[in-house]
Amino acid sequence: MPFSPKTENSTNSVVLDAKDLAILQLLQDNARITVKEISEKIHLSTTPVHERIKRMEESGVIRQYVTLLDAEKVRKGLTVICYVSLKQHSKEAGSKFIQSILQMPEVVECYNISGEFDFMLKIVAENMNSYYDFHVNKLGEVDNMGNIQSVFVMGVIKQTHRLV
Amino acid sequence: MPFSPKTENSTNSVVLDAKDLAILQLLQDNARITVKEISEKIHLSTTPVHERIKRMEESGVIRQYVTLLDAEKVRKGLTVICYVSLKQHSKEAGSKFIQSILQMPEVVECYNISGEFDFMLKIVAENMNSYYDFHVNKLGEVDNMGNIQSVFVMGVIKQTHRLV
DNA sequence: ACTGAAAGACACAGACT
DNA sequence: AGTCTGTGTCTTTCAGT
Repeated sequence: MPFSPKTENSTNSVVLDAKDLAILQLLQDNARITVKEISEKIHLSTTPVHERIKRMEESGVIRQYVTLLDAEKVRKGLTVICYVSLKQHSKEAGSKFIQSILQMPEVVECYNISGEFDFMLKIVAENMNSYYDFHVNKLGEVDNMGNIQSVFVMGVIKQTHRLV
Repeated sequence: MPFSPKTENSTNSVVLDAKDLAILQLLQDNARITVKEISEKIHLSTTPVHERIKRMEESGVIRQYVTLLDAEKVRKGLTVICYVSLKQHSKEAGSKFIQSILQMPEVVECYNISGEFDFMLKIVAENMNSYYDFHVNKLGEVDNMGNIQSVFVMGVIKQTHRLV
């Protein structure tokens, strides 16, 4: 053996074999699939499947089992991508901005990005009126807020969570 | 909405009472929560909880139960937001572009957007080298491709799927 | 719509190869 | 690392309120 395959930093990489990947692929598409069903599909008994899932949960490869809702049907049919820049870029100013964002249920995603803006936000709202209200009265009122630019999502072409 | 695959002809609004919402809130955070556990938390027996979940699955309010993986740990640590515009904007040209995008596992999200670009894509890759390869050899080679602009995600501030 | 009970299916642990 | 087997728990259905 030229080198040991298990010398990686434990927090950033985990060794996954073909069976682990097969399990993950099934789980990604259906978090409620039974261990029994997985074991039949990958031709194993339930015990090793169960153990592998437990191991991947504990190592953090499996982050969370979530339920996705239909945005339209729960009255969140409008998605807006929002770019914001801050006036001040100190560590403290950034932290305060992040705290505000974390408390806003309309903001479903927020990334620190490269380029002329500091953050990219994904906002969900019921309609244009409620988004406008959010934009002006909540986002626009955040301390230290610089420029805000909105891009409206007109159609969803693809949306997946499959990473492997 | 020239490229938006509007397929649903069913009702866009579904009546949900407080108990339905309570169930959805628990399921959104944990798709593997048991019916028994939900029934205890909202002070109901298992039967009505089970029936309500079934009803919301059938009406499409509940879209999918998915498992989220740790991107770093499955070697997909780089996220890039990518804006593309097409040279031609005919229906056929748009459809061909969409078909290409749907077949690329690196593209995890794609939206038709307002503004100077036509689409926004979210790309996951192992590192900058593999992203560069994707950008040049796959995305750049798509038929009818106009401008491409990449914005790199430097940090994840917030990521949730809670719509209600 | 809900409760309670009951059958069948499943998760999970143990003994073993 | 895997199979098999058993026990306790859960899902799911049904009768009754």
